[in-house]
Amino acid sequence: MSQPGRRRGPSKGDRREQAILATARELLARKPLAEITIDELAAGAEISRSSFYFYFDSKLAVVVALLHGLTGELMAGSGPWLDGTGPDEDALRRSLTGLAELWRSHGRLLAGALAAAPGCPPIAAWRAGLRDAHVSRLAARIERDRAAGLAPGGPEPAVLAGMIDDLRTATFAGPGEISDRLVGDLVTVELRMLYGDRPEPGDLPKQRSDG
Amino acid sequence: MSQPGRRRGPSKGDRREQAILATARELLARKPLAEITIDELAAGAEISRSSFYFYFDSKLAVVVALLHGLTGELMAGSGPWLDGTGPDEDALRRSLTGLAELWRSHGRLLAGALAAAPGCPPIAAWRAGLRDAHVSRLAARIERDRAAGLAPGGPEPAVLAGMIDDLRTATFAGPGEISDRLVGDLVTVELRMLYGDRPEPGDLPKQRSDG
DNA sequence: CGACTTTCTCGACATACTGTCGAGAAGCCA
DNA sequence: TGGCTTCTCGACAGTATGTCGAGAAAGTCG
Repeated sequence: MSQPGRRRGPSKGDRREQAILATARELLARKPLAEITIDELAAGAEISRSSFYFYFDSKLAVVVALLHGLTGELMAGSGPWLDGTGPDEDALRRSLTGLAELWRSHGRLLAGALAAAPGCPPIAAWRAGLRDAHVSRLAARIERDRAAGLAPGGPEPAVLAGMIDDLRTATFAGPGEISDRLVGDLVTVELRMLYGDRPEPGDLPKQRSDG
Repeated sequence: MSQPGRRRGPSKGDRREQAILATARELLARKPLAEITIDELAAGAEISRSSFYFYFDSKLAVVVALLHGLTGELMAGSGPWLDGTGPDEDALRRSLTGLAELWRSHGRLLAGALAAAPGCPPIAAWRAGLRDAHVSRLAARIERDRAAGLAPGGPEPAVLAGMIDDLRTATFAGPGEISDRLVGDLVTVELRMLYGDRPEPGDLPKQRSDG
């Protein structure tokens, strides 16, 4: 569509295209997206810089291609949690563990994409689509749980779901290791956001009557 | 320090410097940081592009200056909440309302700074300092509340505090209005993160002590 | 094979923005 | 007037992006 020139067919050019993508993945393992230039991408694929433009419109177009390759993986593993009901801690943990794994391997790509999104409509659209998909399924789950009396009321389901998605992204995109411990903490916190309601004031253990 | 050339003294040059900062504020009200060039900044202050460099080392140096002017405001208003104890909803709401106001007026600056931080040590340092200040105070508060039996256990206080800070930032930096409703939702969610535990712990024997 | 089309390549070029340098103007004070 | 600091800007160099058109390579069909 947006790539002019290329036609269908497995050919030499296809290998070049793959080489560019492979080079991008390779470089992203070593340094942030912003520090990668088209020269490097072209050099890695053993073509000239101008030839690069035959395959991709820009550096960001390469990112979009890599991102689309990740979409499936980003969705995977969360089904049991998103389609379930109630505070199913194990399902949530499994979902988050898979997501954490993905961030561990592709953190630079995802972080770079997130940073570039505001100025790059295709990336913004990809991100929005992914977020919406997650938010709408999670919001539906919240509604179900609330209707069943399993979860307390609160923010609009879609808003709460959005906050959870944002928290995940911020946590995984942050600096520092993505430890199993951190994933466990995220499980705890998300469950509180969804199910935890403050006990009634009278139920609070009153150590002090200060208020 | 990092600005060579300028010396102390209120002078014509100082007015230029202010004009550059004013122009930056003005432009940021209209478009994102990434779309602002040094040419525009210089033109707004009625000097040539080269003259700009007499006052600031780069566009990001201007951002840093604007940011430092905001530091106080970013801290202000959260004292009662951070230094208090227990689920003081009103104090939290007041703190968040102030923060929301700031994001409403300076959203582009803050969002731009956040996006530029990974590649700009001074901005990263500013952000880290601000975050640490908030996190350490909030973590201390969490410890106090836990010790007093007012809050349930969970993640390390500093981790939980970090998540709360991240959630705020993500929520305010996101697209869309920062409505009072949204602020209210954030109050609800933060309180749950801190104080909300699932009401009936024994009701859900999902977790085995299997190890 | 040879003519023809599609796929692919690259050098040359145009553009945008950043940052440096040094000559010198402008402002200030004695 | 001279002498100092502050300030200004044109000219230059560097780095990156993206375009264009000539033409080489590869595939196809007579």
